[in-house]
Amino acid sequence: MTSRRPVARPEPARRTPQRRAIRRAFGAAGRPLAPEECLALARREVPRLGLATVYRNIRRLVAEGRLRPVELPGAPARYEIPRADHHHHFHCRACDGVFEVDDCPGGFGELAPGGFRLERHEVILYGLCAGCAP
Amino acid sequence: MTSRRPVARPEPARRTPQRRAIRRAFGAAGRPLAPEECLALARREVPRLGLATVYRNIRRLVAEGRLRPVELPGAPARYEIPRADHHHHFHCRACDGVFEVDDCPGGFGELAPGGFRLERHEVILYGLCAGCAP
DNA sequence: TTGGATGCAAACGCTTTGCATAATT
DNA sequence: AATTATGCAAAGCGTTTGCATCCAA
Repeated sequence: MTSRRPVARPEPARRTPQRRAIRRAFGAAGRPLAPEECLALARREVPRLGLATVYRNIRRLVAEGRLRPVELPGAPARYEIPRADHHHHFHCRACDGVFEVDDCPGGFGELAPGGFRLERHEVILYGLCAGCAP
Repeated sequence: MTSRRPVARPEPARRTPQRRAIRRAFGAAGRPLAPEECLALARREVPRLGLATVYRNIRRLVAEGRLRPVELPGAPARYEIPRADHHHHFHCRACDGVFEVDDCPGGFGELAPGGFRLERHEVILYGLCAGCAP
């Protein structure tokens, strides 16, 4: 049996200008955004927007499945609009930007030690993005 | 030309009981430790040990190449004694423990988008460790 | 003796929370 | 009108730093 969407739908969210601006920011960026980045973008629509509101809305959007956390080792989490396909990320050490990487080498199943139950994996590539590479 | 060790050797470190206890903690654990975990272990030898001292020594040990940071997405960094071989980590979502994974699937070279310079990669497996799996 | 190392507490950056006010339904 | 959402400020958490004291060399 295939359930439609395993996504939790907490409660009908109210429609506020700040929520709209926050969602738009992620849509317009087209790449994972840190909360502060989102705040800067969304403030172009709602100048009085507060950081706490951004965090609250991000949390809710994640719970609703409308946003996905991109957690990076040693760096604050970013968030992106979920894509259908399985993919990973590239973290540029120069500009600190995060970019999507389309493929996945796979073959993680045999890596986990015996008795371990592997549920998911994360791959992060590091180096210089096209804009920062010499 | 193969340099002996690209590891920076800042300055000769003083020999203090706290430094000794901290290093011993990592040696005894045999797995990546969070600073707080290290503090708890090392306090068995040096009860008055302070957390700031643990952080300072970890930083120095990392700079000396005697300790390696294991940075995990969304979780505070752990530290481990460096191993010769390339390996990755498994993060148990139940006990929050971090375990070493011997192999690496490789094949990350072709993943990076065109123009990107790939320097290194990180793989983190998630699930349940042998002790927590049912 | 003396400069580096320690312990404590205060400061910091990122995230969450408390609370009075504002806005949506 | 009833609540939920917001903004601001304060609190939390992990980490770093300032500073007086202590200790290894």
